[in-house]
Amino acid sequence: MNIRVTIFEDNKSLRQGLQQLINGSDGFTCVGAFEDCLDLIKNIEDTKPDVVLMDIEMPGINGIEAVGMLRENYPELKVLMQTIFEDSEKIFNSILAGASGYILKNTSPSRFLDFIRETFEGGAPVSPSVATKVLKMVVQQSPSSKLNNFNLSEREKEILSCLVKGMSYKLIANACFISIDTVRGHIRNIYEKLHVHSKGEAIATAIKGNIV
Amino acid sequence: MNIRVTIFEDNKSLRQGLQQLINGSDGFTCVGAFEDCLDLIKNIEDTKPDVVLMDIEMPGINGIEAVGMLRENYPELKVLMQTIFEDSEKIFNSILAGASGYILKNTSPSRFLDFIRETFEGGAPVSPSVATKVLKMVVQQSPSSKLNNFNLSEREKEILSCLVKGMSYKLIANACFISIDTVRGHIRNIYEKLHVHSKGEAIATAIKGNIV
DNA sequence: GGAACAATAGCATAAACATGCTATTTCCCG
DNA sequence: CGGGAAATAGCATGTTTATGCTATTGTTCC
Repeated sequence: MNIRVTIFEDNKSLRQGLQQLINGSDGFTCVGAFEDCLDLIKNIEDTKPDVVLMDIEMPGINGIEAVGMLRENYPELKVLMQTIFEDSEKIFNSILAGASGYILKNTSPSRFLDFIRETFEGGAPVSPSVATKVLKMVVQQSPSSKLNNFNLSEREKEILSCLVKGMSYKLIANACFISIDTVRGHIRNIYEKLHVHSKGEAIATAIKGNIV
Repeated sequence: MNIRVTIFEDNKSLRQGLQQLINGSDGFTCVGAFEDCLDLIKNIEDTKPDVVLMDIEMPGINGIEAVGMLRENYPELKVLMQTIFEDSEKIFNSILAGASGYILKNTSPSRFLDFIRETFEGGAPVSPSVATKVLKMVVQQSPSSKLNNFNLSEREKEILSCLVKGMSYKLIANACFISIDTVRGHIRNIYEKLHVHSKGEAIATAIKGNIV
């Protein structure tokens, strides 16, 4: 059974080239090739593809908007984004919009078919240079940016976690087997180290600073 | 000029197989193959590789610890992680530790050499099935995961943001040009919608649920 | 052996908060 | 036009929190 591919690509020669490549390869059929996404849903209904090959830079509805629309209507449909730019923002937005993979247009034909197959099989083909940017995003967004230690002692971190869970002084005292006045004492010190003056601020600082 | 590759892999036959594959291919030289990372730094000093191929599962020092050590001492060195598992946590930790790429051991020999070359060229080869997990991480960590609306009205969200900033009722009343009793009223409703009973819980829920 | 600090504990008081109830205005929907 | 939701406002009361001060014990470090 061939993998059914529908192409959205505004550049005519590229579009025809891709179509020929796909149709000329065992295991693949190009069931549609369109120059814009104006009739996106209708085109998909008509061609019923397994994998959509979506150019990002297109007049009218761009590829990122299009993948969002597809994701809403066909949650399971695979969409492989294709672009000439390694633009972090576009990559990021494509991923958020629900793209299955993201490859560059300078990909060789044989790798290209591999990518389509991998997309069909549920993988997420990502060009290595694109992956570099994606990995950086992960690192940046990750909690490992926890250079904020605030010099809290172990006990203080424990108390702070309790605060974050929404516990009252009384509950914390019970949970930690100490008196409520000791809880007060610890929280006093925590406030000083965190430079805050209320439970709310402490919790916000704790969560945002990844202390807990 | 050949790409110099050093291998760390505890499985003897796999290690020798990789070594043969690399040495038998144009453009590549395996300058070292070790079964553990006990002499990691010395091994690197001795072999001066362009790309390190690092197994994740190893006795003694594991691959993730090793890549962290390499990253500290040789920030520019490329390290390609190799594993049999598609374990999200391992992938994530490897990326954070500074791995250049992450591929599975079931990779075909020809793709394998491509991956090493791409790593050398500064790309980040990631196996498609691994990339699927990485992309999910990006989506999850991104602020757009705010599917948790809790049905808060605009005004309520506004008040909640103030709470998260650590403001008191009095301050909020001033900032929003309403009376403190109205603030109370809103917060009352917010608590109900969020199913919480204190400022602290509300703040924690708000931040963790990406409401603000 | 003493300084420094973490953890423990207590007391007092003012401020902030949680929650009970009620009430008016505005705006949108059927 | 009536019903309902949202925003506004008020009041009362009990609970929780913030912060002032002090003090004991056990560790660690020089």
